Amino acid sequence: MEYFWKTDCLDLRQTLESGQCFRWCRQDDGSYTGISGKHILRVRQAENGVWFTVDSENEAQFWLRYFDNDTDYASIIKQFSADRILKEASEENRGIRILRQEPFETLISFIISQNNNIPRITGIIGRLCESFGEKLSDEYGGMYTFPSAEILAGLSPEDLAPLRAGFRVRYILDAAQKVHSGEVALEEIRGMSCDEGREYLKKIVGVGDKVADCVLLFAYHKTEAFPSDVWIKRVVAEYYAGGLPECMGGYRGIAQQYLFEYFRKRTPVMK
DNA sequence: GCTCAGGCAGGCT
DNA sequence: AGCCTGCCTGAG
Repeated sequence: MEYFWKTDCLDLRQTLESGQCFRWCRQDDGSYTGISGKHILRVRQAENGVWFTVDSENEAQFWLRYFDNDTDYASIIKQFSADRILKEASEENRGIRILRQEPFETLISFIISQNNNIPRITGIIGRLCESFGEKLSDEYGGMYTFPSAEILAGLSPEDLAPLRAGFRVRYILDAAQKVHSGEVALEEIRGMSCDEGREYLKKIVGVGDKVADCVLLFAYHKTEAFPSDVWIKRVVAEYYAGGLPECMGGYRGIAQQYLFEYFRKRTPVMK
């Protein structure tokens, strides 16, 4: 069935190609296909919203939550207009949303992202899913689930060698083992503050401030998390050396996404 | 050959 | 607490 979601703050390209998710594929007709958990979606952009191709009303509800239907982006963007640069960055990228992704997938994905570039990250994650995930469908060239912590925890570095993830392999295995054993209980993070969650995630080898903040923001929707990567560090050093503007409030993470896109777009050497 | 990619660990002061 | 340096891998 087709389900129409009316929203003026979702641009699929801006959101799905922003580097917060790695499992969406742009089709020739401009639609996107993707998977989260065992849910598969085809979605296409319309003038004032998006069309979901789903099996049931329940599936539509799942995806509404994934795309963060409950957050009022228009009013956040209005709030951001008190800062000149942030105003321009958020208006230009007003179609970006912070997705609510599955925590384990997000954790492993951002461990893989370190000292790496987006095409390679996408490739490694794709091979990980095709090798160790569950094949759900042959549609769209085959859709595979993200492998569970249990499956990954039972693997050796040699098993993961074909991924070509390099030095990150031992981090992936450490994360899978700690999640599987319960030493890191991902669901408990929902009830934690940002600082608590960050320290908790850093028990995993290969997780530092940046990766932890990405997981807090992109999986748990903790919008106070402010992933500080090399790009944002430059932006902060140049424009916000005296501190982040007041108007960011508890939405620093959303501001970060707008600023990241804004400045990345303006930097010539980027693929 | 070289550098760089949305960092981090480990060792040093 | 803050500074180095090396790191798998592949593209430019």
